[in-house]
Amino acid sequence: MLTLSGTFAVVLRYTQLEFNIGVQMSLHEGLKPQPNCSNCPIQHRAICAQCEPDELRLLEEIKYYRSFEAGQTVIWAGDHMDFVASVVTGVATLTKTMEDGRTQMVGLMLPSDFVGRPGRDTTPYNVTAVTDVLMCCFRKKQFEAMMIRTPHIAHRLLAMTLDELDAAREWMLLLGRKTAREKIASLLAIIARRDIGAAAPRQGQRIAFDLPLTRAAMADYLGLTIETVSRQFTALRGDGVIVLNGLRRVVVPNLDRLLAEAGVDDFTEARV
Amino acid sequence: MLTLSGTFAVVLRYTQLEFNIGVQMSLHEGLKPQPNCSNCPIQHRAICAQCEPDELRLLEEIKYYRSFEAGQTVIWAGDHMDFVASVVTGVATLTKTMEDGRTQMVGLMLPSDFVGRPGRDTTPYNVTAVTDVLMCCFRKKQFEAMMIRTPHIAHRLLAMTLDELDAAREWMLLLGRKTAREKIASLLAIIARRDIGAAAPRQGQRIAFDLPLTRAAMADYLGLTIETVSRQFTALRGDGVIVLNGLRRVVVPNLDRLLAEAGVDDFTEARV
DNA sequence: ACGCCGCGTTGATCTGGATCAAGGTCGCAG
DNA sequence: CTGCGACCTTGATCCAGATCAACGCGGCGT
Repeated sequence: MLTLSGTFAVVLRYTQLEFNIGVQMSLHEGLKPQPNCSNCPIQHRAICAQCEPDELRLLEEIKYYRSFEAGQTVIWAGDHMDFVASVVTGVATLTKTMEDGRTQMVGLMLPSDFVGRPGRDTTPYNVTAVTDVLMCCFRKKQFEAMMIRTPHIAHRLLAMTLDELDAAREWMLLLGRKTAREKIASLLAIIARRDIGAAAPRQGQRIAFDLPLTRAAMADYLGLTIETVSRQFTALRGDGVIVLNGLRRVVVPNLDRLLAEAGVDDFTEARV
Repeated sequence: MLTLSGTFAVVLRYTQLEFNIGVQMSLHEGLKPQPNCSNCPIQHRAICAQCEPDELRLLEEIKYYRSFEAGQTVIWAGDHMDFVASVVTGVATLTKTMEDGRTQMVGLMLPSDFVGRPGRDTTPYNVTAVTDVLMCCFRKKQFEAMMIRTPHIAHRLLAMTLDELDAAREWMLLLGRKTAREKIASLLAIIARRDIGAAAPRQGQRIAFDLPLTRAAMADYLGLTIETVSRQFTALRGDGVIVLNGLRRVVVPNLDRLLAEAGVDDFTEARV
């Protein structure tokens, strides 16, 4: 089935829905098939998190799923975008590219993050699936109408946008003022923080996680070249700040050490 | 009167209001004294822009003005912030600072921009007045209550926050991937765009404006040192891209040339 | 008038990260 | 098995921008 889905975006018909979601969930989360919101993995953090049951039913009626394969472009900068969506599973990126090809990642979208902008019909950045991605989509028109009627959605979107703005500003400090080593350490701290989730970090905590990004994607995130990313990984490994199992598996023996290397004094800063 | 206001924040009493606003307005905008919203210079772009007359009356009741002198800190990162505010006149900055003193500007607040975040009681960045600044303030509690009752405010805040997020992402491309020369040219384009306002730029347009920032502030904006900023100004002047009259006055003989130097293909990108 | 201070410029030198150039490893198709 | 392509690492060299240092200018307080 996965091989059948081809290279291009596949809008799932309802008849395909349960099966496809089953596939996606087992790939990414090991969850059961579920075309309804009540057992959605992101229901408590997504745009719909604060909706009342009746609001949720309205949303459920107009939602549809789309899946994207790793590497696939969801939408190009400047293109018409007639939907908004929540990332359900997988990782997507927002990137900006200059005419000569220099590119900068400007958003890393993880499960529950919201893609798209009500009130505008073109995107100013490329949206790309980094891993296989499942998105919960709403036609923009319908979503905008919902927003006016259900203040909980507008309110939640405001809170999420403000959080993203704070994260973007933290990211600006990283891009403008941090060294390559601090950038890598900061990125690892951000990913580590996501893996810990809400759990309060303990002194000298040990953490392990898989990198969802290639070296090239990390370079685009951090405003570096892949060579520099690679060298800094080697250096951090040599200094015992991290242990690498294969290319993607990272073990952080001492979180405090990593945070010190990142030039971060407050772990809660490290939001994606 | 100005000299009487001292080094610290002055909360204007209503009796002082008319006179102080008169002073501020004449300094920055040459407008008449005006303690009411109906002839406020930012009424069409600020947080209150979409309010109905009755909503505006409610806002007017709870608003108060504060003025800050150039160089004065409005609030420090981490401090308790019990108000939100619109910049009425002047320029303020948001900056982040690392322990060792490296600092990065993360926001440039111009008239009509909104400072503060409903639903959070500490700021993650320093807010500083760059010029003399007049702010239209609301107690956070009261403002949050208003937001729930008057959807126009929440709606406007969402739109403004989304715009700021887009601007932050444009800024991230600048910080991560642009050369020093492109950074300076981009900054000039941003300021030029603000001065043009809504007017559509014409081919090869000539533009002149005053820089609201010192070399140091520009360096913090762009992730550079002051020496590099200075050298790039000299270089752009030498190449005829700009003409400098004194330190602050900039003339751009050909806007298209400047935009080309900025590595910007779409002038509308250049939002602050 | 004087000296000081904030701000900006310019020159000399250094260096972190980019660039250019090989290779290495792994998975997969033929 | 072999070859190929995607991804990563490592080395050599270069250079844009940082750093260190000196100086110019104008406003302001004494």
